[in-house]
Amino acid sequence: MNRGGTSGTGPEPGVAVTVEVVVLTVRSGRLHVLVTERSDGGWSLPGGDWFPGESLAESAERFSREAGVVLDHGHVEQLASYGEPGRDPGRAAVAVAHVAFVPDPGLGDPPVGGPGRFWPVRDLAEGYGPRLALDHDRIVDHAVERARAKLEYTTLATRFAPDPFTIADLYEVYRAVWGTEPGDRANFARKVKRTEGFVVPTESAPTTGGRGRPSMRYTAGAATNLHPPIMRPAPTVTS
Amino acid sequence: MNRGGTSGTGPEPGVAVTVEVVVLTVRSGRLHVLVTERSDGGWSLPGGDWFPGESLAESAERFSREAGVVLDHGHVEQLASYGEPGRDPGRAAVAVAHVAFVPDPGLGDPPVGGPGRFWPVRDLAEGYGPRLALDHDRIVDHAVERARAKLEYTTLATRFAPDPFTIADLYEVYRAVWGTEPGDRANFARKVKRTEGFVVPTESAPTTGGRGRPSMRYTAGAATNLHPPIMRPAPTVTS
DNA sequence: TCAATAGTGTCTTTTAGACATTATATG
DNA sequence: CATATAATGTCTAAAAGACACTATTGA
Repeated sequence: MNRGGTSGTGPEPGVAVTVEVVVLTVRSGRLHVLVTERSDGGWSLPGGDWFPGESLAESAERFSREAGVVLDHGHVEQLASYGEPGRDPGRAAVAVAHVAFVPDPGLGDPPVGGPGRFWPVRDLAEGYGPRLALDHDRIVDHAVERARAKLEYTTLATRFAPDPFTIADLYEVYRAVWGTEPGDRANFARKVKRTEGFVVPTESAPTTGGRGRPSMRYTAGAATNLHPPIMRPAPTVTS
Repeated sequence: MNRGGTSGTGPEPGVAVTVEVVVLTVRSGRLHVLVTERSDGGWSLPGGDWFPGESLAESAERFSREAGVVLDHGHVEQLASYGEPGRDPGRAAVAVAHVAFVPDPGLGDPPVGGPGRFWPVRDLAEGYGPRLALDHDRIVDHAVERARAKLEYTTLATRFAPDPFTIADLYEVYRAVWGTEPGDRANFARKVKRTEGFVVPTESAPTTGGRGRPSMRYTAGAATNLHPPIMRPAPTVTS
């Protein structure tokens, strides 16, 4: 076995390490993913060659920032690495993919202030939108599934929501990410408020913009995990 | 942004990609991890430089096999990649770590038929055992946490168990991996048997070796996810 | 006033948890 | 027989889910 280091046969020549990031947000009730246009006109996830001086997470944040989205108010975690032979024609490349949850930065519908664009995940999957490079479609699929699972047993849904948010905002996040109704709204609200540390009420008056009774505003609590989880409706059987 | 490929500035020189694998098993009611002795006398996780001709998972299986454990009857999944600057002195190296669940291959207490040894995870953590190279202690920590979480919402506990197994065997797996009692044995058995596709009874007569009523034997069912999950006792608060 | 949204109350069903009881083996 | 282990039954408490009701705004 060759453990490398400064001795041994040394590292394989020509192995590249890239970092990609799947930046997800909820806009207009639909899950969106950040895609960016490359210099050659193609589209891809934000990403590129890793610089060994930075950590992998820092690299993901850098590429997201270059595309126009700062991850300061969001959440970044590593997703998976991809090294199938032939996944990048012309070189041996391992892609370390990340996934990030951010609140909608706004700024109109397409633009985000950089070369990146938020695109509805469903449209991309159905072919309405740019075709992504390499295996980036598959990476997006994995990221979405990760997000769906994370919303079940963590409080990370708050990372998609605006800073003071309403229970209805949270409900919309779950609905957009899961692609299905997270059950009865009343029961949902009760579950959220019963889970200690999930949300904390703000002092600010329950302002309102539209119709109906004004809603209370909350901010994210200190809890990171949900005990018990908020499970999405079972996919028919246990499968 | 540099997406690399055959054009552009090309990959950074001197970037190494290694693959590591945390092979876990349950032996004598305790969670064990496979460690292997290197040529220089140090100990580490099975792993080494990645060969671009193979997939990352294949590489993990190869390194496990070289250490003495074939993963055919187990489960392998990717854990995470590690690229902190300075994690490998002398070179920039990204480690793609994997975690595997295997039934106890037996063959006595230490040996497994190769340079590898199964070591109790708790002993390693408390300093009773070899010191592992680089950041491998942290990788083991992450792998154990992954295993604990996976047992909650997947059927992968069966991958730790012998081929026909008893409900008591499964209970022991949960107890060893979680490091705590998974609740009442009777309720545990009911939960396992109610979850469709988790376990299927075997035709074979319920043979017995020791005292007491002989137990029924089961094999792994087709289900991969548990709906609802089998949750471990909450860590005090929701935190 | 009505319509729309937010929030609360309550009832039923399901599940989890504690614990007793029965079944079947060995010594 | 006593004892050990497996398996089942039962009761209670907690949670989930369905759904009615009240509260508060804008039109």
